[in-house]
Amino acid sequence: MSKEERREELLAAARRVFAEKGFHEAKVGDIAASAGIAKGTVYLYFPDKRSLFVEIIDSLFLKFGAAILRVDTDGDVGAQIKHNIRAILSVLVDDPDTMRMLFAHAVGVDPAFSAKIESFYDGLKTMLAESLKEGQELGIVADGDVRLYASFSLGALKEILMDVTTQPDGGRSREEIVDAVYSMLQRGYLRVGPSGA
Amino acid sequence: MSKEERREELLAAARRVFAEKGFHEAKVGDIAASAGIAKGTVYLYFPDKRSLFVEIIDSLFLKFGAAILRVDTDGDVGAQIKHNIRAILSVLVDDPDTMRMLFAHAVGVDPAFSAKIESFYDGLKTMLAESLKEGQELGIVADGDVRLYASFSLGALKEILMDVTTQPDGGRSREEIVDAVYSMLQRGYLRVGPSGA
Amino acid sequence: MSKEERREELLAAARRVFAEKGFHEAKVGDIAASAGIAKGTVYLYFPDKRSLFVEIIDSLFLKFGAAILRVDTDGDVGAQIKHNIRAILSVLVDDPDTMRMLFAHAVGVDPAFSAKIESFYDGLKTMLAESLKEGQELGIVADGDVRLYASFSLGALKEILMDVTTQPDGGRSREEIVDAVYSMLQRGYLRVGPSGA
Amino acid sequence: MSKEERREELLAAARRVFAEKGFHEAKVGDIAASAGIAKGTVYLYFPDKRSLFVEIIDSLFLKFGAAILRVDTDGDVGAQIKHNIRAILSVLVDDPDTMRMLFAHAVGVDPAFSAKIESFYDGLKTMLAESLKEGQELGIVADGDVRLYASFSLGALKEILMDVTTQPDGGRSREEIVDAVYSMLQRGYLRVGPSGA
DNA sequence: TATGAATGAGACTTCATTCAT
DNA sequence: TATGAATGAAGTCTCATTCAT
Repeated sequence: MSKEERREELLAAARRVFAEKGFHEAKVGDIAASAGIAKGTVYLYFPDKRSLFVEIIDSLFLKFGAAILRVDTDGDVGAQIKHNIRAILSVLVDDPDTMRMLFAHAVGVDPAFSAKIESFYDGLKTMLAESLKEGQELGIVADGDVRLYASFSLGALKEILMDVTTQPDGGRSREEIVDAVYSMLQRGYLRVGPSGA
Repeated sequence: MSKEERREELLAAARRVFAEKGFHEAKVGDIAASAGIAKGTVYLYFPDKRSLFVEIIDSLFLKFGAAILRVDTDGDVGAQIKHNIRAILSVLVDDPDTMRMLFAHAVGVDPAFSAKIESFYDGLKTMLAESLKEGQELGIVADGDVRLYASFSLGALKEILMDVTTQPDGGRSREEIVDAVYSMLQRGYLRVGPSGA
Repeated sequence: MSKEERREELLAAARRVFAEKGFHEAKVGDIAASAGIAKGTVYLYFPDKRSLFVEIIDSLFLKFGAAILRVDTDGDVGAQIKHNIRAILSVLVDDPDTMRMLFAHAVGVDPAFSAKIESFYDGLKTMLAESLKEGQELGIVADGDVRLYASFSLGALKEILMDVTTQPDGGRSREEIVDAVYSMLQRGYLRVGPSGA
Repeated sequence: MSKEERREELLAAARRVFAEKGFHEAKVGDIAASAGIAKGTVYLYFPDKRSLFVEIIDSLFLKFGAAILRVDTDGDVGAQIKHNIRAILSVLVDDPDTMRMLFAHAVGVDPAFSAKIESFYDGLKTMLAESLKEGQELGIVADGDVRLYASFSLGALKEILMDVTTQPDGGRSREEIVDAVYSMLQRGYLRVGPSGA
């Protein structure tokens, strides 16, 4: 096995163990065992336990960055939004362990670490909010607090993704999910009257 | 200070410290110091550190249970839904430390613990999905996967609540939030055409 | 046993173990065992192993500083020099473990540490050289490189002290040693002709 | 490079690294890197790290043995003593790394090792003491404890040598040092009265 | 009941040494 | 012979929990 392969194997093992146990309960020995190597060998590839964790999260961030396209309002906006929803789903379906790590265990590792992840989400939210702002000017997004819309969308997506990864083949096809999410953003699902407002 | 008061004081201190540092970084000594007592004294009120954490989460669950009313479709459904959104917000605004604990640090403590929290969310989702199912039969909820709608709603709510607790007086009034959430459930926010479907 | 006593007991144990094994071979567990306490208890009194070492050395430095008197050339210089030789001997005879630590094991612990000790000796040497310089001006010290004289004296003293501590009651009375050292500084011991110069 | 050359190269590298870092801080990898070979290769030439250290010290001992001449009292004693002082200086000036190793880091490696070095110094001291004893009988060494004289001389020499190696070209010529040491042994440097005795 | 000193299991990490290539 | 990846024993330090006062 080449050095690079062993490194990848180790990252994969770390993903599995972190996903299952969280950062603190995952012992370096567990990761080594899961990769089929000795404890000390881990330190030939990574300087410490934390750096394994960081690298996994970072590479997911990169994948997201590459997968999500900026919406061009001259084209078919709906199709582009659907594309992005689909892209995010794909990244996660390819890598459910990392997904679980990120959603279930990433926060609370240590203050600096939480800050890193929170700033990632903040960045996402800001980006999304800006897009929505543009959308409002173009009349394709409803009036209202775009920041709130962004939180709303991000939270919804996170939760659904958690579902997807927990039950990897839970019956719902990927396209069904994309459609449902899109439709919800577009029309909500409550069919009751305004009730005040 | 009576035994019961001291116990409450201790729980409050634990909430503060857990919210700030997460379970693992919160040391028993920190909690004791924050409560103004000696470390050993903690063990006169709680058998171990974990039980402090569990009791805090449990009591939040109870509060939620008490605050959320089952929707009666004979009455004004929209108003009742808004009431529930408002109720959830209130519980959290009253107790932002616990909220942060739950959202930011609760998962990943240990497998058994994660399971407990996940089952709570699952319970919530199931309840919500059932309500939505009824709603579909009554024609007040759009067709589609109710489980997905439930995840969607729960995730959105979690994220927004996180925002609210992070910036307790971030300019948005509680009623504005309630209205925005309700409106989103009702009409979405995208004002673009169907795009496929 | 009071907290302060326990601390002293721990320092004494550390002195014993460091003197016997040197810094690296002395395990924290050895020191704890020698003090009759558990390993973890050490860390209630000292932040780490190194700080134990440092404190022992530092306190010896202080003792030296207090014991050695500046020579006043108006008085009986010889008596004062003898007093200082005697004072140094006394400090070490009182605390032979520290002495062994300092001479046998102190250097090489780590770069920063070696530097500290070397600077101590340097300080001593400089002080001594300055005194000797004054002495030359007063005609009570032979012409020549005072820095060399200082090294000479310090080295000789170190070696003799090592002897003394290794064989605590090796037959030589303290006063005999004082006299011998003094006489050597005063007259050398070779009774052969100049041989060149 | 022949086997023997590589072995020498390795010893030289070890000297450099040991001198700089001391035994414990010198990692086998550092030595290998300094010799420009792989870590595993070290073990083809030496059974373990300690044996490298031991061999370096041993070979210095041999050099000393070869360089120092037994004093023949029929000849010019002063000249012979000067010759020996000069010889010792030369060995060290030729090999300052080993010198630093010996004085600064050698002791404290482990009990067995310290014992070895101490016994070397003991041997030196005994040899020197015997010579001085003879000298007393011949009237060329002052009365008094010859063992003490030996310690005195050895310690002084060590300290001065340390100085010399620390500041390789610190301004003092080798011959100046030889003269100064000799003169100190012969006449001391204090020019004050007996003060007791 | 309250204290806080003491405990000791267990984690991470280092590095001399081994061994397959 | 040379390599350098792999090993695993062992060390330092942390901290939840216990216990004598």
